[in-house]
Amino acid sequence: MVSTPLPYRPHNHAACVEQALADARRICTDASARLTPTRERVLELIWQSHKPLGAYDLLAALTLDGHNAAPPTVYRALDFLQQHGLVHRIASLNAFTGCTHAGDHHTGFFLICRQCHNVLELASPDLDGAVEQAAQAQKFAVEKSTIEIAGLCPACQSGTPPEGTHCHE
Amino acid sequence: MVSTPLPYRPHNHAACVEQALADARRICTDASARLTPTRERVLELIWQSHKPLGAYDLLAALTLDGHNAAPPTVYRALDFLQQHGLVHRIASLNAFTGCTHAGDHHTGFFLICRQCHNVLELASPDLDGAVEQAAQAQKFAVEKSTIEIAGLCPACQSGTPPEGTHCHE
DNA sequence: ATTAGCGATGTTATAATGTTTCACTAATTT
DNA sequence: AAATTAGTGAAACATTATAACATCGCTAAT
Repeated sequence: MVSTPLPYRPHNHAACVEQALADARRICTDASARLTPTRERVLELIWQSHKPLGAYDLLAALTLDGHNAAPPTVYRALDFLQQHGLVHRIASLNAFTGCTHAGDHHTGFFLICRQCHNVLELASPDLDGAVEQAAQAQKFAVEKSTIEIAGLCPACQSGTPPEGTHCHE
Repeated sequence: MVSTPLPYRPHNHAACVEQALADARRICTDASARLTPTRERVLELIWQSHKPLGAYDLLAALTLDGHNAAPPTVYRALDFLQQHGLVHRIASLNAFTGCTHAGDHHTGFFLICRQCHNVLELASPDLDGAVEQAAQAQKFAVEKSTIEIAGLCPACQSGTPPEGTHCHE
């Protein structure tokens, strides 16, 4: 079983961002964590882009907002959002993406198109199991998994850049 | 099936480095690629450390050699070594480690101890299969996999830091 | 109400990592 | 030997991330 292929389908992105923010508010309330304006704005910016954003992209966006932000502002917000499972860091890109399974326990993994830079987060119990099994064979205690698969998404394989299939180029 | 648990066992590390270099020379010869002194030295430095080394660690080591090196020297050598499957980049650490399956076709994955920083490279057909299957379900063409598992190695779980079980702290 | 405590933020500076560019040299091919 | 190509040296620069310390604002307990 695998999650829904979000970025490859046209959809009402504004609604999907709003849904993500609503989920985040609920998750933070439940955890007695404070989703402050800066944190919420960073999460919103990340969700508005289907492509992973770098910390300095976020910083620039905050500056456009009129927010007089410095790097620590962004990194602190990102730390918070990561700790609460609301965003993932894509290590191979030095960039951040909204978690499409926020709230679930999961080890996300990512299909990253090297051409259009869209990222699809999947969750696969089979994959989790294979990782856990291989680790156990070494008596290794898994804490955190980073699984990043680079390649070509369906649209880019067919030569058609995925124009119009999502909200942001 | 899973590869041998290299860093967790005592062994003659000088010999294991020499073996890696010999393999590398053969692989490069077969590929008509030039394992120049700088490249070979970088590979040797990486192998001498069982822990992943950063580019600037390597740069410092080259400088100690008397080599008047700048960052591009190191990055170029690392690019070459990666292209020929002799080293892997661990994206979550911004560091590089010797490939223990050089020459094989494989998608390596890594167990990274957050305490002692040892890294164990494994190869698991089951895991490869699960990745490929999940990707195919999305019609995604996999080119490169980065699978990095952070946690605690057996020695660090037991409270015993892995002293003496390998050559380098 | 006052204030101690604490989480969050602002601010400045700096560290760590990675790239571009261009000039030059060594090796390989023709 | 000349032409071509791969590799290197060197300086500058770009990007990503953190350290350190001051301040603000809320809460909660006296």
